[in-house]
Amino acid sequence: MVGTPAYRRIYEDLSARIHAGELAPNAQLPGEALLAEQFGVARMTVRQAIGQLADDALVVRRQGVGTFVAGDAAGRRSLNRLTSFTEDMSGAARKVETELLLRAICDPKPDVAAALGLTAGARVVRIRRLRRVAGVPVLLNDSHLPYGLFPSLDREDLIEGSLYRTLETRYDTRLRRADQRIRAVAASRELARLLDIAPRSPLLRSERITLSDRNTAIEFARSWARPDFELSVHLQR
Amino acid sequence: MVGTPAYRRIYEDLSARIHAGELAPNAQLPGEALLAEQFGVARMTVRQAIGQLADDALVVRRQGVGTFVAGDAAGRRSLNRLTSFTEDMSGAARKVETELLLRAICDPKPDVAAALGLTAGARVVRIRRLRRVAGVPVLLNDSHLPYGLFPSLDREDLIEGSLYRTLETRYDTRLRRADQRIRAVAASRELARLLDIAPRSPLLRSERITLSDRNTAIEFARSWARPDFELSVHLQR
DNA sequence: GAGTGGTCTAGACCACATG
DNA sequence: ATGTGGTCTAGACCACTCA
Repeated sequence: MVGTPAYRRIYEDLSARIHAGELAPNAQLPGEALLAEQFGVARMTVRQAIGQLADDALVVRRQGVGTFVAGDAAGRRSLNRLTSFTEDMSGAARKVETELLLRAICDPKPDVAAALGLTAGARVVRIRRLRRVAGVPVLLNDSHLPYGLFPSLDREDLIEGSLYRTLETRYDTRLRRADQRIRAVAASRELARLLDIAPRSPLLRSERITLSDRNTAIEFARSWARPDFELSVHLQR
Repeated sequence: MVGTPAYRRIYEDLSARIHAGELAPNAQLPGEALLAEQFGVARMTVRQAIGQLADDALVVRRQGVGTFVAGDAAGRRSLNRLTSFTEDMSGAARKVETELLLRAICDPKPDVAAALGLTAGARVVRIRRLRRVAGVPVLLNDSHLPYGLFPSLDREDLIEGSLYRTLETRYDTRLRRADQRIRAVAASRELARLLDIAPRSPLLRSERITLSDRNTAIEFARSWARPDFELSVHLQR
């Protein structure tokens, strides 16, 4: 044990082999007993790793038959995982760019303060970014973070444009989970201009509250995605 | 054991207690050791149940502290669970109605046939329904199912308007998982009329492929939701 | 019948938060 | 120091699929 649990290492290992193509779509994984032997752990530990791969829809389990790489697992990222936009887009050959539109300390609007559970008078760092993929603007992201938790975020550059990587690296803040609400809205003139589409075009709007390890709200983010941007969800049972 | 696994019964039990308000938001659950004793199972079995509640975002676990009912668990359903619209809306006091617009056997378009993995010439049962909540039309659903699997579905009425319940009850088909893709689109004239909104209003469009136990595609469904309809997702790690 | 995943046990030790 | 959840073991038996 080196800090990261065994099941996590196994998950990463298998996940990497799937994304690398070593385990091709529809290929059968080694049996759980064999994997347990190979990794030198108990079968329950292997099952914990494979269970997460199944949650991601990267593999499909069939009782009495085996576990198989999902048919569409090729370029796809894990579903229902809390990942940064940067991570989401990596693996694809497309180039991701981030344009920083705003970085400032603000007094939050009441809805933002409520979402973050801030006390009266607490301020937020607001970071507004436009994400481009292969030169096309696809997503406008407007994040609000408690200034008290990240007191120098307004003066630092983000690591490779990634807010989440910056939080983990510089503030030792491990992201744990997020609740996200999604709806369709019409593009305002400003959004239309930024995303290079016609005003009143349909957009996918998300509102996300991100929580840390310690279960404290770290970020409230609104984002708007171009109509050709798709969001995938995996549902079970 | 009576067919349903112990962890499932524990999951249902706790889930019901949360929805009934017996376990109020932010209340602490009994410790895992105590629950194991109460249910007469090993602690690992209790953990399996609680793990699913955490996936649902119905409870939050905090190491060293305890497990707590989510603050917003009140009227909310489990997130990321494959549930029917009918189930989603139950629990709320609002009345759900279903208007059957179309039920017919059709030759599927190529994209539908591909999504269902049908052989050439195979036909589908198409079921188009408008769902109303408290009298307001909120969702148009257009489902396609392999006619070969459900040969009498075009002649039978749905049980309480619920397709999923009908499949489970009359065809002994247990739904297992679904992959869903979501995007924003502009309302056509027909959709606008059905959903009682202005043409070109932004809509949330979902495309869902539902798979059974045996991992065969059971349904390809497109649905369009009014702009005030929100979709919630829970992301982890 | 052989092999697979699904469920379950009765322990153990660790990491963490709190009093 | 105590109690919590997090990880892990080394088995066991069951349910299922397929040859």
